[in-house]
Amino acid sequence: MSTTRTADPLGAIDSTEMRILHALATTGSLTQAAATLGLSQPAVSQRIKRVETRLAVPLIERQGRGIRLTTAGNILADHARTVVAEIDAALAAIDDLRGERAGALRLVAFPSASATIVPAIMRLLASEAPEVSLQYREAEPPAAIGMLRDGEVDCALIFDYEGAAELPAGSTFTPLWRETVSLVVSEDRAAGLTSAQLGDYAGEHWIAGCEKCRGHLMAAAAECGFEPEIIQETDNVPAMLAMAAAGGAVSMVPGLALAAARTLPDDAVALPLEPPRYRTIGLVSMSTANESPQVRLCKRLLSRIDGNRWNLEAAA
Amino acid sequence: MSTTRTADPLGAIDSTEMRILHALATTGSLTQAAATLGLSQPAVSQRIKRVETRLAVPLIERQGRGIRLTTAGNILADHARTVVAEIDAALAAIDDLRGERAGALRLVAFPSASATIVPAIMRLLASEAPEVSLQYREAEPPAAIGMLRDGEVDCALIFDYEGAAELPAGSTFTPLWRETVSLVVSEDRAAGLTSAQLGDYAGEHWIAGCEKCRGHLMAAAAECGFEPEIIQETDNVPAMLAMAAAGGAVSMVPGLALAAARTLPDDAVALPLEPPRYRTIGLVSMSTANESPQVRLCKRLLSRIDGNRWNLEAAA
DNA sequence: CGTTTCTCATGCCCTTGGCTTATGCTGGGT
DNA sequence: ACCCAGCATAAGCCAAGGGCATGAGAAACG
Repeated sequence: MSTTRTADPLGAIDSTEMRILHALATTGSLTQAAATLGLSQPAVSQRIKRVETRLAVPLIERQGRGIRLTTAGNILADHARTVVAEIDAALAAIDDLRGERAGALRLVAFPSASATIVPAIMRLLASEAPEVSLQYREAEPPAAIGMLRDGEVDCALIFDYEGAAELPAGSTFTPLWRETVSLVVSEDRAAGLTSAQLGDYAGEHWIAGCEKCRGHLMAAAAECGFEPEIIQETDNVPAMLAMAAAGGAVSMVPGLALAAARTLPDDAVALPLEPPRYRTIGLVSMSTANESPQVRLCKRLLSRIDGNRWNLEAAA
Repeated sequence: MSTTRTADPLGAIDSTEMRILHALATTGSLTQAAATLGLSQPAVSQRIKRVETRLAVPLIERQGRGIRLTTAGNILADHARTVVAEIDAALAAIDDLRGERAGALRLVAFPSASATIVPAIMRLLASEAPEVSLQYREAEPPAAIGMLRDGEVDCALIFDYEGAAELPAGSTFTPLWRETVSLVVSEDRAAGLTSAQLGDYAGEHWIAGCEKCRGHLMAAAAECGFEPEIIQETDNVPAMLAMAAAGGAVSMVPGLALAAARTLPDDAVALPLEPPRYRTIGLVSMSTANESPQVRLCKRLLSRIDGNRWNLEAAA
């Protein structure tokens, strides 16, 4: 003996109506409930009436010059307490997120940032938004962008040589700093020079870094009319530097990687290129109408980092 | 450092939007969510967009040709699960109430109904709506109406002599049966008669029942031009009957009260009045636009009770 | 590598829900 | 018997919100 099921749960009852029921149960009066909710008394009156016809059940009865809830009204009001509380909890959670009082900043960055920029972010995060946790992962730019695309991180700190980065649709690149690339050679090869022209080392053996860096090296060499003989590929900057110091090969190393290594081996020298070559460091994030709190926070933190200590100059 | 608090929780987020969030988390697609909710895809799209601007937080991001929820979106979706469940539970509870599969029928009736009509209601309730419990209280009509007015019961079964019942505003009286009033006298006083005229007993001592019945007796006697000498007032029908049987006094007793007593004492006789006097039995309930499930149920049960066994005739 | 297909975004129009103000009505309090 | 508090009703207005048609981007397919 099933009664006519309420057709569409969507329109059956509304959170506003739940709030009204709750207010009615609390105040016991249409007028006061209306005042509580910032509505006019007729608004509440009509609203309840409509719910009553929708549910085909009376919710309030007049009692004296006031009203009281019927059994059905009390049932709804009971549930309304939970509903209202849950919605408010949700709003509070969102508010906390937006106010950077909760949540996690999921960040991916490239290796040489791990020892420089990322620790700086951590420090700032601890003071600026101590209740936001940092979930950090390290990856080279292409993989980092993939993680961003797949929603595994909120933003990706990448580097890029000549605007060659392939960004996924719907993402935004925010340039942060520009750094110069140096040539690291053994002391004797430097011969007291304070800068280097790439072509001078055309005949040397080369050590290449990650894939992007290798690509940059190849492109740079091609511009100078030679094809470098790459004898080693490694992400390991200290190893690269040690090899260069040993004189077995030369390497093209961005400033940040040098900074990450803290000190050069005694017998190695970093020579700025002449003409200089630049690497851009920036943040990639998904572009949404309202910037997500995490991205906003990340950008704010980054904007407060002074890149000078790693010889980074602010980007345009 | 509190961010701009969301102004009005009322308009901040809506149960429909919670449903949408939930559907999005479940299906992972605007199109499927829309289908689930019986909406068009643009409707869902726009709605989410509006919530995003209201909360100033992105909730979804495009991923490939689909979408995914952001952190904020997931937070809301989590809470949405609870909200949706609670609202559906509320609707189900209302539906059960309306479908008479839950709740309680709070009834008050007058004493002589307690042994007659009310047990019949109980039996019918057990077969018709076994999941509805009966909360029964006994009270004379005036008190019963007070309880109804105060919302302590859903409906009140009362009797009434001459439409003299004072109903509270907003209540409805539904007449059910009409019964005759008899004079109970000792066998020797009856002298073999099969009916009685009130005036014949003007000089007797009288026993009056409850206040309403006493009022009726006074009114009836006044019509016959005498004022009865009332020596006893009691609600206790067997006692009244026993006293009448003993010959100490006569009593005016409605049929239902006689039926409630099951049998008359051997030496007492019940004489129908000539001309007959009637008492009406009916149900009082609060009048609401949609009749409450409890009242509806009660009326349905009462309509299925055959009053003949207590010499009740159906009311107009 | 183009083409198809799936999915989401946008613009337009229309409906109606829902709020406000003004006013009537009823029950209590004095 | 009066007045006041509280709810109901009426009229009117605005915009939220939905559908349809269409555009645009990304994946899948040949």
